[in-house]
Amino acid sequence: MATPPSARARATVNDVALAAGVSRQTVSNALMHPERVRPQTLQRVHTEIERLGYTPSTAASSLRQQRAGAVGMELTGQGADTLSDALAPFLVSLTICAPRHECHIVTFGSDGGGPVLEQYREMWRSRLVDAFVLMDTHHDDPRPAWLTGHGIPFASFGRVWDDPSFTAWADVDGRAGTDAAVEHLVSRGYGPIGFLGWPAGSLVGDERRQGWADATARHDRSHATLQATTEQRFPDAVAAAGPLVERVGRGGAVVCASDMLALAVHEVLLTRGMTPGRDVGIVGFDGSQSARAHGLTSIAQPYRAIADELLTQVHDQLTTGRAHSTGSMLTPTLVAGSSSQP
Amino acid sequence: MATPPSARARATVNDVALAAGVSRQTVSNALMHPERVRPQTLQRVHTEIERLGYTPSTAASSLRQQRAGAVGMELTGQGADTLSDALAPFLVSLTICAPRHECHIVTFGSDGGGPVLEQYREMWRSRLVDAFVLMDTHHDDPRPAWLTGHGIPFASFGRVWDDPSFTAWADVDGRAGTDAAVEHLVSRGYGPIGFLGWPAGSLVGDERRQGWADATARHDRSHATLQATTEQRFPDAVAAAGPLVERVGRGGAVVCASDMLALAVHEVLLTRGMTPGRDVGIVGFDGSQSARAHGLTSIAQPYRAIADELLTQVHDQLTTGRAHSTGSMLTPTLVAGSSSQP
DNA sequence: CACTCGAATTTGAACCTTCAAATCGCTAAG
DNA sequence: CTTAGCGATTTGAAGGTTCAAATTCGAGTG
Repeated sequence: MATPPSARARATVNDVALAAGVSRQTVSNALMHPERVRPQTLQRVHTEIERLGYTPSTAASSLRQQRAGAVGMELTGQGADTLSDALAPFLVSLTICAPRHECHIVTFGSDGGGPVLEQYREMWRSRLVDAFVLMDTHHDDPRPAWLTGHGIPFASFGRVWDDPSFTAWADVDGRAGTDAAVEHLVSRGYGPIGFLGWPAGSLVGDERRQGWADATARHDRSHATLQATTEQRFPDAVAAAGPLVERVGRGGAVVCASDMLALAVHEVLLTRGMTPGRDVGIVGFDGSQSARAHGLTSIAQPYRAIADELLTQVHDQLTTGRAHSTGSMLTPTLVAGSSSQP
Repeated sequence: MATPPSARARATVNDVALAAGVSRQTVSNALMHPERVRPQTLQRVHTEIERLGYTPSTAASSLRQQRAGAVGMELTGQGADTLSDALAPFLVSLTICAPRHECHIVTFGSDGGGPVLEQYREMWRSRLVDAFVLMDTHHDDPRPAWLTGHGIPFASFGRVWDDPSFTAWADVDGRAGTDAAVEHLVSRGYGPIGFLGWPAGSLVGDERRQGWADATARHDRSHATLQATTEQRFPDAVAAAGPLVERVGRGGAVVCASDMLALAVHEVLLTRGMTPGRDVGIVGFDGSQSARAHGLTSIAQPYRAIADELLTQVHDQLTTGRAHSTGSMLTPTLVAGSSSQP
C-alpha cells in the first residue's frame, strides 16, 4: 500500500470553519454534539459541510479519541476449504449491523492455521480494532482465555463452554429449534419423527437432540430407535440416514442437527424413489442457502439479531469496562419448504 | 463504540526511543527503513521494542502518511439470502493475502439494496479505505463508472464488460475451464458430453459454453442437441437437466456452467436410480463447498491467485497513480471427485 | 590541519481531529 | 449599575507517527 494518488487536498474542519465563519471546534460539535450548537449556526455549518463535501478523517479522529471504531473478525480456513456455512451470512449481518454501533468490521486471519493468537495480538496492539467477535469457539479453544487474560474486549457467537463465567455471548437456542421442528411436523400430520444428529459429547448437538427428545416425549412419540448419529461429513451422513429413513418409514419424518445432515436424508430419499415432504418429512437446522435451494424446511439462525447483540455487548464492554451480566439466548425460526409438505 | 477501557498507557515510539537511547525517528526508521540504521543500533532498538511490546499506532501512522492501508469490500445480500457462493472463499482469500500487500480488508454494505454508491463515497471520503475491490459486477453496474469518475482506485473480480478500456481486473478463464472439463471427461472414457448452461446473453455463461463447444468440436463430438439452458434456480435447473440427461444417456456426461446446475444433474440422476460418475459423468464449475461435499468434480476458481492479483493491482494504482495496462486472466483447475469416476 | 563528503542520527513540523478549559455575549438578579 | 450565571463559541493542547531538513560524527583528502 502506498500513498493514494488523488490525495488532492481534501476539505478539513478548518476549511469548513473558515467557510462558515466559525471555529473548527464548532464544526466538530455540529457533527458530534449538535445540541451544543445554536440551530442557526448548525444550519450554516451543515450547508458548508455539504458544499465542500467534508467528511472527518477517520485516522485523525481515531488518534484523538484513542479508539479505532472497529471490530475484528477472524476468518480461517485453509484456502477456501473448511468454511463454515454460517460464515458468510453471519459476516454480512455483522457488517450491516456495524454502522448502527458506530463501527466497522475488519477481517483478518492466517493461512496454515498458524499462530492465531499472534494475529489477535497484532490487531489489538496496533489498535486497528477495539474488540473482537469470535465464532466457532470449540472445546479447548485458546482464544477466549487468552483474550480475557489480556483484558481485550470480545464477544462470542456461541457459548464459551469452557468458561461458564463468561457472559459476553449470543447463541441460538438449539433445543427450542428442534422442539419447534417437531411441533411443525406433528401439525403437518407426520407419524414417527426421527432424529439424525452428531455423536453425543458435542454440546450444540446434544442440545438440539434434547429439543427433539422433549417434544416427541410430549407427544408420546418417543422412540430411542428413531435416532441415529453420524459425523458431519456427507458420505457418513448418507450412510447413517439410510437405516433411519427405513425405520421412520413412509409418512414419518426426520429432524436433523444440521442442514448437511438434512441434505443427506434428502439424497437417501431420492435414491429410493421417494419424494421429500410427500413421503418422508425433513427438517434441517441452520437455514443455509443450500437447504433453501433444495426446498428443505430448516430452522434458521437469526444471524441479524445475533450480530446486533454481539456488537451491543462489545460496545457495552468498551463503554463500561465490564462485561454483560448474562449471555443472550436467541430463538431460531422455522422456515418451511417443500420438504415438510405432505 | 466508546473509549476502550484498558487504554492503559501503551508504549509509544518515545518510550522505545528513551529506553534504547535513541531518538523517536530512529525507532521509526528501524521499523520502516532498517537500512538507514546502523546494525548495532537496530539490534538495540529491536530489543527494546520487544521488551516494551511496542507496535506502532495504526491511527497515528495513517494520519501522518495520509493513507488508511485498507481496502474496502462490499458485502451485499438482503439479510442472509442471495449470497454468492463465491463470497466466503473469495473474502477469506482476500483477507489472507492482504498482509502481504501491507493492508487489511474492511467490509461494508447496506441492507435493502439502498444507496450503494453513497456507502462507497463515505468510506472513501473518510479515508477509511484507500481503494476498493469489486465482485459480481453486472451489466449496467453503476459502480465502475462512478468510481472511475471520482478517481477512486479499485480492482474488479470479473471483467467490467461495460467498459472494455478498464483494465484493473482479474478473472477466470471460463473457456479454458470447460475445455479442461471436456478433456477430462473424454480421457475418462465418457461418450456424449452435454452442456447445461444459462441462456445466451450472459457473458460469463457464453464463455463457459464456448469452451465446451470448442473442446467437443475438437473431438468430433459436437452436437447442438446436447445443450440445455436454464436460469440459475434449482427447481428450474432440475427441470432442464432431466431431458438433457435423457439425451446424453448412460455412459455420457454433462458439463455445467455452475455447481448449482451440476447439483441439479446430480439430483436428476439419483431420482432415476442412476449413480453419478458410474452411469453419467458430471463436472460442475466454481469448486464450491457443496459440490465437494457431494463428491462432484468441479472446475475450481483460483480464489487465492485472484485475490493476490487484485491487491497487487490496487497497490500499483496507489503507487503509480495509473492502472495496469492489462487485466489478468487466470486459469481454473479441475478438481476431480466421484462424479467423473466411471 | 582544515575541509569535504557521506552515513547515522536528531530536530522541527505537520497530519486532522476532539477534549478540556477559557472566553464571549447576554439576561436576570442583587 | 454591577455581577453572577448560563449558553454558545473559541483557544490551547494533545494524540503518535513519519516526512523533510538540519545536525553530528568520522573517515578520507589535499
